[in-house]
Amino acid sequence: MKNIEKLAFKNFDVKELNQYLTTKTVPAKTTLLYEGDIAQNIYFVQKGLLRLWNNNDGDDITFQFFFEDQIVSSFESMYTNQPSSFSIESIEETTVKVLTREKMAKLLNNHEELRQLFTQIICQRFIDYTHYFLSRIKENPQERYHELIEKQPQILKRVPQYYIASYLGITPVSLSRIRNKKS
Amino acid sequence: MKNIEKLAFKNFDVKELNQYLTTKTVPAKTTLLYEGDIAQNIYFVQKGLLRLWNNNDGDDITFQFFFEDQIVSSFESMYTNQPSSFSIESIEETTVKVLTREKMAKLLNNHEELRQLFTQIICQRFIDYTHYFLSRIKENPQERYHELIEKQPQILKRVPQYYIASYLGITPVSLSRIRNKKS
DNA sequence: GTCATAAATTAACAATTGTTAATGAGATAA
DNA sequence: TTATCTCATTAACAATTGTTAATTTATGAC
Repeated sequence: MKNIEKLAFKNFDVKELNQYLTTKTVPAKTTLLYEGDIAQNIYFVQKGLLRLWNNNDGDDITFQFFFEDQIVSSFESMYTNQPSSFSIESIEETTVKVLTREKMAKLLNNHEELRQLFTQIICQRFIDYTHYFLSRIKENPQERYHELIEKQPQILKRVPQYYIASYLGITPVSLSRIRNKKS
Repeated sequence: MKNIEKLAFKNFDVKELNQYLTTKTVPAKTTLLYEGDIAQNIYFVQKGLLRLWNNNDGDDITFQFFFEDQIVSSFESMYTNQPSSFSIESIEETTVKVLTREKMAKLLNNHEELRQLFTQIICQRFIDYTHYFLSRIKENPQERYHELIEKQPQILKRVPQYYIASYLGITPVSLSRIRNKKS
């Protein structure tokens, strides 16, 4: 996802882009998009940490964490104009640049290469999710935890354990058992 | 998915489309796309039944069944030119119309509305998968089985039970237990 | 530093599903 | 018809994870 954002800026006049962006800082545990709402913004994380999650009868299912330099939105909601299946929420105090739906529409109208980029981002998101879901189905919680340690150690450092448990699809109790199991 | 295909044909000269399509009939249990290969074709199911599946250490994970009038491909593989995470295989003897990558490229080049359609199909596929995965995570096998009976009874009629089990993410033994549980 | 709150750990127990293996039922070919 | 093969069912047992609740540890406010 990072590469795509770089691509976005590379082919693009930064000054023009900045005209379209506003900056917003929110404290921890602030919701930027509520599940069920139609996404109105795309966010570029400048500083802080967000998570994308779905409410399952009061239990969280966390799908993704977003750190500095990542692009965040419910792209499918943005694209289809349908209610989002996910909420977006800050974990730490977070500063984002905001691109509204309307301004994005303008940008896309004027720039064929951005239209392609937008499609590409959605496709990439699709592929990321497919891999996430496949991993969730194919590997057991212990394997997924160890994979997380290897591949995304920054998550372990900055994300509370109960969110990590919800990302792994298990309860905090179960995660604690895995962590303290000597193998 | 059906609606999208109708849309495809609606805005489109059927005779022109037919120039691009060839017809192919394969017996049951024939693989049209192998996991790991790069998708070269899009298939339009005329008659029969296909499934999209992923190999998990010898165990099948079935993601989707495709009946008459549905469009089948590994769109993400097609789009990204990367190896497919899924195989496509016939369950019954199946007749498909085939659109090759090259011919599709031609079509897309000449028709802006088809480019949009292609993007739309990929996005719709994305959204379908998201719902499938969410259901798989949020509901237990029994709930998913009863949902299948309600929403897609045609699957129960034409698909062997062990594929249904693999679609529900459980073993055939477990599915049999669910089926015969009096509740 | 102390207190209050939130998060993580641990233990006991329940529930669900997987595994293995034996049996039964249905389809197909000789 | 019989033999064979595949698929579905059933049972016994194992393994994993969830649930609840008590306890410990960590964090943040004052």
